[in-house]
Amino acid sequence: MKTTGKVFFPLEDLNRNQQEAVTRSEGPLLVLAGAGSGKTRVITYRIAYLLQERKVPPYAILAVTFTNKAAAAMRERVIGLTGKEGRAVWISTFHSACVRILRQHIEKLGISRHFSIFDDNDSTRVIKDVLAEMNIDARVLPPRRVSYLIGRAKNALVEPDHMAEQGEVNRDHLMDKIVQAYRMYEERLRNSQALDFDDLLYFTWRLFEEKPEVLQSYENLLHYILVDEYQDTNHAQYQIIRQLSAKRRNLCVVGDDDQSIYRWRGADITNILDFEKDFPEAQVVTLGENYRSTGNILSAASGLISKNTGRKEKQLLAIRPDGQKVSAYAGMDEREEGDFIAASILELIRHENFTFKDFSVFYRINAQSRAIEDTFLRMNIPYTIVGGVRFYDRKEIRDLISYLRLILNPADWGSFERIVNAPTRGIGKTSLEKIRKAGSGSLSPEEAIQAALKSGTVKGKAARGAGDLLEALVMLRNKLSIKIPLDEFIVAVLDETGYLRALQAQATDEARNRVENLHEFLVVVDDFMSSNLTDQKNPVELLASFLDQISLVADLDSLKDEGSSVTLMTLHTAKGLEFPVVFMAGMEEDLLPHYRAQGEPAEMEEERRLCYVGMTRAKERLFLTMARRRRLFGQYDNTSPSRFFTELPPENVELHSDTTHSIPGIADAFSSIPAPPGQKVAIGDFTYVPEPVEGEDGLRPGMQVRHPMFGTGQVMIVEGSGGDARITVYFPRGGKKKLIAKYANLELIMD
DNA sequence: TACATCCTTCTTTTT
DNA sequence: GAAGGATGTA
Repeated sequence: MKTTGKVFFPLEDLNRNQQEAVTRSEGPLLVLAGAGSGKTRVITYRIAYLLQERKVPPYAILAVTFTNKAAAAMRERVIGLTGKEGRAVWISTFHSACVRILRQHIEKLGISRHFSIFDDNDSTRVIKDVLAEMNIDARVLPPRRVSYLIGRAKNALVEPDHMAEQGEVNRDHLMDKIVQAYRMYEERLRNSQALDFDDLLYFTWRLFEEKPEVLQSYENLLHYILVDEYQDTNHAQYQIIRQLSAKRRNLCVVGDDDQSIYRWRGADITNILDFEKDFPEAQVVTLGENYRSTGNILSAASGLISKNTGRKEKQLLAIRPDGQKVSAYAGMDEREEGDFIAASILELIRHENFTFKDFSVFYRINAQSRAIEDTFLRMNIPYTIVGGVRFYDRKEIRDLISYLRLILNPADWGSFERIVNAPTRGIGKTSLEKIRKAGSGSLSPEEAIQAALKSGTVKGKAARGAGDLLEALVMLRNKLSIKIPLDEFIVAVLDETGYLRALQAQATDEARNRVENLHEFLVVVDDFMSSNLTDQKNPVELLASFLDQISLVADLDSLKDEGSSVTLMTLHTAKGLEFPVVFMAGMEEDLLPHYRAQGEPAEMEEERRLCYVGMTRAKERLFLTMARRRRLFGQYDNTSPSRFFTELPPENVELHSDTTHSIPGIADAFSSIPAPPGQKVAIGDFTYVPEPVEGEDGLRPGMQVRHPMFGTGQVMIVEGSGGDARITVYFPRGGKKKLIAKYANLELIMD
């Protein structure tokens, strides 16, 4: 691709509307990009177009997304289109962009530029603390609720003093308490020189509000702003975008109101619905052609979403042929549901040209993954879970991160309280309370320790432990002031604090596992070092940006394209992705839609959008599955089919032939009544074996065998090989049996 | 103060 | 059916 002549730019790759979205570079532009309409392509082409055709310098462009993965993908594609020029474009998540701005300017607001970033876990801890201090019973006012309300206020840019004016809180008889908790929470954060996630947005907005010269410097720099997933922006994000684009007004927002699924986190769907009101001169381009899904899948999804009222009326046009109908399946319980999903995957791999990485299973809540995992483990189906218990949430990782944060930000009480007795130093609840008192709410933790030691309130074992900790921290800060590689430094932290030694001394499986996780953390460090020009920054800055990076990772960011395995994730995580085959598990009332949405029309619409997002991820095949009873909280409850089943256009959906139960509103495509459960070997009810068992007469999953006592059956699992192999066989007359090959006396039935 | 054991609550969804 | 908190014991 060379820049000669006029028409070098590959506009011919795009349809007419896409071209318009790419080339209308000046003024506000709303791109309504339906599911699968080539949104990412439009955004990347638009950036490339600005650079190459409009000769916009790369540093004058800011593109914001919601996840690091989306940002990375965008950057990669822009670089692919434009070469190294694209590298200098500022492509980032909202939160990372704000951190970058704040690290540079926040001292103007009187907050240290080495501020810690508190994640939800840290914030909740502080809130619990505050509520305890206020003598409020957690049952009267649960910390989670307070945390939710504070977050909501911050997202709406509402300070404690004005919180009472917010409708919902106003009606709450505990309002005074909530407002007071908000104030105290803020006080604690400021005291710790810490910002929570919502603060990152809030303080950026405030910075721009209160320091116009800072805003101006960004306005002068950023001539073109692009926002992806605009339907999920909250009020704070919206205001920041407004501030930045007010002067140049070259703001392009891309999104789809039907895919707004973060209302609970403050996302304000009116941002996208009212864009034309906010920017009266805005142009609107609609991308209405779906290139991703087959006709049946798209029609089914469109039929569902048309039941929503608060949306822009639109119809997506299927470019692809009809394909197969959407399959609905109902099993007896979540185990049968999992078996069906596994069997279907193996079946599709055998008969059609799919591989494991073509499949994804979506569910509403993380707890659903266990049942599916169980089946996959049993059937040897390789899988990757995105999300769930996060690596960075493990105790040992959090402890280590707390040490690192405390080293950078000595005021960080949150981190201090986490590690003060990890490893155990004889500083229990009582001693910690004394140290806190000594700090009297204004000293740093280390100053407080010194005060407590001096006054003799802390003595004996606790005093020695506290002294050791002080010494280790001072020593580590010294180390960091000389030029030390980051990984070496982190090893030094584990060593000087005695953390690693204490774990090793425990010599339990759990402790060994924790040590292993710490090693894995060092791999993350190494990755970071090799992806950054390490020697350009001093160790302090490097550690700081490393911590920034890992505190802002999303679950989705861990998803790699490499390897071949089925992907398991929540519906929320699935936004923005696509897979040839999609299973949506747990299509039941109170799960999807979730029970918290019952009786809340706005929430119910969001559940419907969530279902829509899931369905529109599928390219070739879509399976909607449910279980008639499901174990939640360890006990079985009967379920009823999701209302969304009845909202699907009947002509695009059919009941799967393997279903063991019927679903109201879903037509049975097969006249025969399915065999009662337990009477038949489910289709594909065998297991995947990565390496076929060697040997001519080796038993393999799927083979028919005869047993002297149980009769004929089908081999499901083969573990090991030769005579010692342990095999699991399903006998219609005897059920599942585990046998040792050489004793079982099995006769192979050739077909 | 540390550790074990019991109990309770909890499950949406996440930058 | 786990994780965090409360309670009990050394």
